[in-house]
Amino acid sequence: MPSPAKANRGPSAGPENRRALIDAAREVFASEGISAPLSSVARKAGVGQGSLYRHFPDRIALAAAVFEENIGELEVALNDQARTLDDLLELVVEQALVSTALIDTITAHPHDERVAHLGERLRALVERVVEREKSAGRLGAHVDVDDVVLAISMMAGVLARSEPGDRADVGRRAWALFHAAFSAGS
Amino acid sequence: MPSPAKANRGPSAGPENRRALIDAAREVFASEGISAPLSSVARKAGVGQGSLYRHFPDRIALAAAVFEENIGELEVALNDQARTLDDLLELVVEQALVSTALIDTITAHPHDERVAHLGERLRALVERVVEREKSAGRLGAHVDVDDVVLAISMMAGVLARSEPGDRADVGRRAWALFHAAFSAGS
DNA sequence: CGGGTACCGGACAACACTGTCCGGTTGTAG
DNA sequence: CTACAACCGGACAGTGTTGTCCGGTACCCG
Repeated sequence: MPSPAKANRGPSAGPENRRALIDAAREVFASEGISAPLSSVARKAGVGQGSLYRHFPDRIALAAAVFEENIGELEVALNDQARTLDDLLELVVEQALVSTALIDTITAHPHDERVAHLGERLRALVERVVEREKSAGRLGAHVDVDDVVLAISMMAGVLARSEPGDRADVGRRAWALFHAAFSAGS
Repeated sequence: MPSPAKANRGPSAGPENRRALIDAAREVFASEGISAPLSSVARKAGVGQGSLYRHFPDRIALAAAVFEENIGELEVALNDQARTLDDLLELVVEQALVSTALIDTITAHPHDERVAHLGERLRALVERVVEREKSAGRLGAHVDVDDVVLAISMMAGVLARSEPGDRADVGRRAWALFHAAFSAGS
């Protein structure tokens, strides 16, 4: 008896495993970073290694699925006209590790289609918010979207490297710095 | 004949191996980051694994030695009264991976004496430059040293994650951002 | 009710890195 | 010249991760 096996649902299994894997990956990546062992993702999902690799051939595939969802939620949240740049930053701070992971993955595999378009979506998202802030007069017309993206990237990075307890403080400090930069003459 | 062995110099060997290891580590860490396999450091140094671990019981010990030298050079370079904050930043850009490694190591092992005092030296160094810039009127009196350190940390991080070809560009952009921040009202 | 199919889970082989251990070599001292 | 001691290099065992492979199981269809 090599293994008893406990729950196979046959061909009609559907995408349940996929969902469980993505949910588990979101948690694991958010708490341990993008380099966390995939085996621990499978374990947390209550799924075998085989299923993990069947659904997601490699780490990037899994990460892309996670990012896809994250960005989707970000887009929904920021479609609300009342959301400001500060809200965006707040979301980034919350998801520091995942944000950094996304940026890292994009820069590490700039030619991988699965991930490249996510970068564009992210940029478009930032652009929308920036435009809104400009219209509202809360941001000078001289501010460049790419600078904001860079600022977010730097912030996410430093937050990811901070001790969790310091995150809030470091985030506030960094954001104040950028706030000053974006308010300045140029 | 398990191994021919080629060059043992006996008890009078002296610190040559240590030097070779540090030099190799500087190169390897600078090009592959702090997580590079120690075995490749030994190989590059032309030294056995045994010698590596005899001189440096663990990765931190080796890294600390490397940082020690790096900071020493930084101190020498910046003692020159003519050096500005821009010079400091330029040095950081050049040593992006090592700078990030230092910061990462300090935050990852804040209680390890071998590394903690390096953080203080670094901060003192920045403080000296900042004071000088303030006296020269090139920096507003309101600028906080810790903000500058944070800026350096963020810059080093984003540079480390950039593709080598983009480093110069990203560095310039980031520095412009911080420059604006430090010139701004607060 | 029996066969087929699609999918599942976990064992496992391959691989990479760390840190230890030991036989070997060289310089020195008697 | 011989004995000793310090130090060296690399083999190796231990450990953790990736990605594959295969026997097993549940659902569907005839």
